[in-house]
Amino acid sequence: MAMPDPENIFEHHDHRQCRHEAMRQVSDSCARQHLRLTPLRARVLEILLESHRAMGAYEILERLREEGQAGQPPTVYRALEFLVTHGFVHRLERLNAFMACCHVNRGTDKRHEPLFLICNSCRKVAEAPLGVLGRKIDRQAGAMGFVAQSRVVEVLGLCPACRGELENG
Amino acid sequence: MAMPDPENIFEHHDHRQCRHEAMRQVSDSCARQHLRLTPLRARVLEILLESHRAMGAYEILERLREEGQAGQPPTVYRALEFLVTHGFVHRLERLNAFMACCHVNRGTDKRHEPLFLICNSCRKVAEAPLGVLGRKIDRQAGAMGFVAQSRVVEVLGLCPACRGELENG
DNA sequence: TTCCGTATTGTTACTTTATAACATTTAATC
DNA sequence: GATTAAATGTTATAAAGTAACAATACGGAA
Ligand SMILES: [Zn+2]
Ligand SMILES: [Zn+2]
Ligand SMILES: [Zn+2]
Ligand SMILES: [Zn+2]
Repeated sequence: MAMPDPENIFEHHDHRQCRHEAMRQVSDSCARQHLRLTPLRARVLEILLESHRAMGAYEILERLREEGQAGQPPTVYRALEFLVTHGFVHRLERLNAFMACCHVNRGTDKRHEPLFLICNSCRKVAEAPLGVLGRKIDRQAGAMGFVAQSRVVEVLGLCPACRGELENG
Repeated sequence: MAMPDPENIFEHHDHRQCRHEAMRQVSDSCARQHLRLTPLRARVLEILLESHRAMGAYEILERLREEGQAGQPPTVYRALEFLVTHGFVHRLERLNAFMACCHVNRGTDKRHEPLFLICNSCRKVAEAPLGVLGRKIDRQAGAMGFVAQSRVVEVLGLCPACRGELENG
């Protein structure tokens, strides 16, 4: 029996703890960097942290409105811009949607570019370190005389649970 | 002096020939597969082949209208859907835009998933084979129990020409 | 504390990208 | 030529994102 990978959200984990730890790390990181995690920004992050799924900006907006908070699109987009800029939230290009960062070093690391695993069936999204792949991609680009500045790597497929459901009927 | 890479559109090449060859290959491929490359579909592909840049659907629509062709968004989106489905055109997720396929085996290959190099300065887009990187990405996904079905790999940066301009003023 | 400048949020209006639904035309098959 | 499916035309609308400016809250200097 392998140790659970703390970064693999497809494995069983205490998600309450997972969320709580994420908020704490982001909060600490903001304090260290003198960034203002305002109530609005914090609330948007909390909404994203409720699940390991990507949410559209308008979906988040809807949630804020239900809670009575004022809500026009720019409100949400600005909060998301802050969170994405500082690496606390990632944007998924393929989905035009956003997800909270799941990296164990979120906050200490500078903004990172992971590999995203997007389940076509349940819409869960996991984040894996790009690691050496990032450098290999840059090298491939460099072979054509291209200087890489940023990368988008998103894989669509089936998460373990959904794959299991298909196999077992 | 290295031989020019036939797939590297950042290098000097006879683009008239490049375009012509692409149309011929796509046309042949459609004939072999009993696909209908209608005048509209062919025209959309030609427009995309005029440059190695990505174009938005509405930009293409504008071009069609200038030529007197009827034009509403679904017209263009349907032509693009056909071209993308059969691998003659690629969609760039990061740009919400489309570009003609530049792969030398376009038409013979089944739909492929390349690595895209997007110049932040001049907006040119090159297509490189993902090659072994695709398998490495799948393996990284597999390590988390995920079954990869499709991949998005886009690199943003500076093409050789734009990098040169920056360096030389 | 009060004042001031800046960062954040509120608000209105709008742009860009994409699709649903149904009518009409075109083309392949019999 | 009639039948049927594929492709295109057309109208309307959804979904995603942003520009511009007003109002407010906040952090530091006086
Ligand atoms: Zn969790
Ligand atoms: Zn992350
Ligand atoms: Zn060319
Ligand atoms: Zn360039």
